Amino acid sequence: VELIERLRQRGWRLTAQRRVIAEALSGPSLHPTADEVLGWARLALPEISLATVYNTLNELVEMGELRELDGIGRLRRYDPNTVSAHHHLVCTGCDRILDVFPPADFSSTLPESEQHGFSDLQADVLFRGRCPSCRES
Amino acid sequence: VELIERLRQRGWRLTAQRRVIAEALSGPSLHPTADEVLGWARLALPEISLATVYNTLNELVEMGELRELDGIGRLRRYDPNTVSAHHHLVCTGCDRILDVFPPADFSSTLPESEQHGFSDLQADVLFRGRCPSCRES
DNA sequence: CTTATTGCAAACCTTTTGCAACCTC
DNA sequence: GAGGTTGCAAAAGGTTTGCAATAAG
Repeated sequence: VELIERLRQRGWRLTAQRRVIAEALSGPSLHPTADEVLGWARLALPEISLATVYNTLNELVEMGELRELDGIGRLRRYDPNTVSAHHHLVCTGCDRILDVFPPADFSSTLPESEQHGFSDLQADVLFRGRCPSCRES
Repeated sequence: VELIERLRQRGWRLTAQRRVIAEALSGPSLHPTADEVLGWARLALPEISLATVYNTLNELVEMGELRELDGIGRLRRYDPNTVSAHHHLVCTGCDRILDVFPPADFSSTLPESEQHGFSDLQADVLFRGRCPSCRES
């Protein structure tokens, strides 16, 4: 797919394992754990190991092709969408994760007086709330 | 101190360990790891164990007297300030953490069209940037 | 006294790592 | 063929838990 194209152009050695992992990450709005990636990858390549999944995910993070998400449940999750700026909305009941696209750049909402001289400000926002189906039960 | 007062009023059994942990959490703008809490607690009570620190921190979190902070480095941190609404500014160079107090409630900045029917919205914001001393080096 | 809490050690989980075999280029 | 990559298994953290001993109310 598209991610794989970019990786090849970076001179990545393309193995079956890496292709399968990249494909597992290519769905829309995914935020999988390493274990979930392993599960999906195994559908296509049963011999793949968890160590390879971790190694590959870490390489993708270092390349900037994948974003680590912490603070949602206690497992680390990975966000393959590094293209469009977005934040996350998490249900406190069922841990469902949705991408949300705020109208403005959050990093500019921090007043100068609260910036403490920091530069290159970025903002990660985690919205928490109760989703419609969890509100019923 | 103040936290201990609240805990006593909740009918908490007040042991030396719990008092020492509560005191360790009573500084201004702290965001310690469990291990740091253990270190400070040991200054006053050398026999205290890490298991007790974890047990106590978890109880405080359940009571709502302590907030878990994930996503800053890879260790879980705890924020004793549950009183005044604030967010965090983290240096990407040295992991220093500062409290910041935005002017508005962030949870209201998510447009209705992006709320996906969620209710009781809350927002945790993590600002990342480069602090003045890290910019020099 | 009764019951909750502690400390120890072991168990647990997720993530990382060493290394021989293997595969891509 | 050379060197990066994989899988296995073990190690490495950080956090949780079972249980007997202890201490608070």
